[in-house]
Amino acid sequence: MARRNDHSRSEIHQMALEAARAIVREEGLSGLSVRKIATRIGYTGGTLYLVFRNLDDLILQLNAQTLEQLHTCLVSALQGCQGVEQCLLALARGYVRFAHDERPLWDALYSVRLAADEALPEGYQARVDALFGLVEQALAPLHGAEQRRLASHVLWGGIHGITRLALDDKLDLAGPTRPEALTESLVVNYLRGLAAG
Amino acid sequence: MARRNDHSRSEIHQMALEAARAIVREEGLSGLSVRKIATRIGYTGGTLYLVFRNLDDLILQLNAQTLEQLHTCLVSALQGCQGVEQCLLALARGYVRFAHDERPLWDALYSVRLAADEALPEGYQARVDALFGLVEQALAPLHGAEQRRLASHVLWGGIHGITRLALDDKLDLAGPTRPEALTESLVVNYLRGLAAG
DNA sequence: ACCTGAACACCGTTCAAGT
DNA sequence: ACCTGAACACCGTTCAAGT
Repeated sequence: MARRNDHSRSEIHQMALEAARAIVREEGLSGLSVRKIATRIGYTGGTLYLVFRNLDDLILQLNAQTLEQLHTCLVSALQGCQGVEQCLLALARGYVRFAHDERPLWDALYSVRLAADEALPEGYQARVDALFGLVEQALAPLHGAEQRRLASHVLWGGIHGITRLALDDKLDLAGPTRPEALTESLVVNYLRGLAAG
Repeated sequence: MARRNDHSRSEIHQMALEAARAIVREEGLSGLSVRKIATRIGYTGGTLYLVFRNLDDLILQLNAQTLEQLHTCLVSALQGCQGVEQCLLALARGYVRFAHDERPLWDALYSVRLAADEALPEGYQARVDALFGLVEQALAPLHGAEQRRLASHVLWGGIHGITRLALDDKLDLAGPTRPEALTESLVVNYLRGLAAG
């Protein structure tokens, strides 16, 4: 049996990503499988290989959508902020909140370790750059472009790492160290250090 | 066929972890499997379930060893350092170097997402605490114990996140932003910020 | 008592064959 | 042309049965 032609390639592509997103939200990335996605959209596993290179490719494209979603969240978190510190605190809070609210999707973001010869999907790096761009923009009043770039990487990496540790419960459970308090300490003191430098 | 009794339980335990470590080093965590470990130590998959709860448990115990290895590296990185900043820079460099040199083992460290009802293996949390302890010690000259604890989490999380981003090549490949430069910026400016607070 | 190995319920991926 | 579904080579995990 074959030849249904109910949907175009790009429709199947979109349906698959939607199904994958739902599965990851419900069962986590480890609950995701080609067969499950296929069943969910009324096709067979083989069909997905007409549209994606493999499962990792599919996950990376899901991640690209997640990065866009995160971008939207951060933009809205920036609404009405004034000054470098306030804007960076807003970004940090937005990041922590997103990681918390969309835990499985956020986990998936850092789960694909692609081989050296494999390239990222089209537009993926652009979405990463857009996120760093938000931080660089918030840092706009700072002196050099080089310093802004460096600082944006330090802050983004720092906020990410703190969130990871906090959500993994690797930190001491005893202490009242919510990730927001940690990222605030990072932002406030790092900026003060830069200013004092 | 059965009943070989060539090795005690604890010998099998140790041999399995050793084999797992070798496989992860050679093929990465995704190359690790119960069957591979078993073959490598001359037993059958089923035997491993007499010694470990499941594969995740085995990986967590491998991670506990890796944390100890990391602790040793960081202690030796601290040799001869003087002053808060110098010691923290030494720790950061040690961490980055370890992640780089033992990439697959370091990746494995953050790969197990254990369910809410599952507990960490015995002694695991103690090893995590020992690592934070190194940072807190380096921060000893700082005022309050509370502030030291907070700062140690911020710095550890920050250094981890920066390393993650850098080794994942998520950062702009164009820029000359080696992780060492980023962690140095973090440590120097965060400390200056604390001092200026 | 100790360990095996077959069995179960899954995987990702490929591709000849059916409509 | 489009999609299937069987096949391949793997998984983690369990447990009756063999020595």
